[in-house]
Amino acid sequence: MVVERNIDNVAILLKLLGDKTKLTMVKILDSHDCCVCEFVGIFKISQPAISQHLRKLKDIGLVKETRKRQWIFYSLNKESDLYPIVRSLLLHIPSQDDKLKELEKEGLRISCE
Amino acid sequence: MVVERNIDNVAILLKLLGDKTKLTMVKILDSHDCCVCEFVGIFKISQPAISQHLRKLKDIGLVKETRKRQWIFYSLNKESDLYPIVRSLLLHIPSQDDKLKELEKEGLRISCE
DNA sequence: TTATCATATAAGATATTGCTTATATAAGTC
DNA sequence: GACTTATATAAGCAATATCTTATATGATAA
Repeated sequence: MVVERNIDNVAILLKLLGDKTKLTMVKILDSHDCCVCEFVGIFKISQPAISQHLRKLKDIGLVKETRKRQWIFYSLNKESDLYPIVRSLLLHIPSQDDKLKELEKEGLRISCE
Repeated sequence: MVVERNIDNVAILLKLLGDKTKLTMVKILDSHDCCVCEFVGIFKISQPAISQHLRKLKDIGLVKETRKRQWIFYSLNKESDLYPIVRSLLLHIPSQDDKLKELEKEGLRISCE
């Protein structure tokens, strides 16, 4: 689904980002690609809940997925018409890298080369 | 209520702006103060619905009200910690001034000096 | 091929949101 | 003071969002 930047679609975008989990995901994805199981390690919700959040972000074209071996990595879709809005939004949000650091400490970070 | 700019509060802000009516209101307020009855003229919902939208925007400190004679005018609160985010967001949204023009045509615009 | 790991989908419970109607409050007008 | 206009609040309903558990799919490993 390709989304253009009229006010209706911006409202749809903001409604999604108005969820703390999705907003944090997007902030993290802005600096690092992540796979589903990493998000499961970060957020205190079930794996299906994580998948459902990611699906909604994918449905509006904001994220895309790439399979690498057994993992599916999610990344921001920089081609999206919504991407510029998201970028300017994220500038106002403090880094969430501590959550990735924490994950790394627990040995749950997946690096896949 | 004063709201600071941690990720939780940004999520709360975006959840509110993720509603088309509130987002349009805020876009309009960014260029013109408006009273409740003008919004009633613009949106196809009841007066209490309008009041409820405005109350939520007021609760997070994003708008403020000023009584002028029998009307209560709403305006963006530029002192809010959230205001810079909102400004940068609104840059990505097309002007909604046509709605005010329409209102004026119907003789429903309130100018109060 | 069977077991395991990573992810997605389905179904159902619960919470939240935005609307409506009814009513209250507050200011302006006669 | 009574009536009208502008706005707010309350209560209830319908739609939506997010979570959970159960299950399906798809890739890897033995």
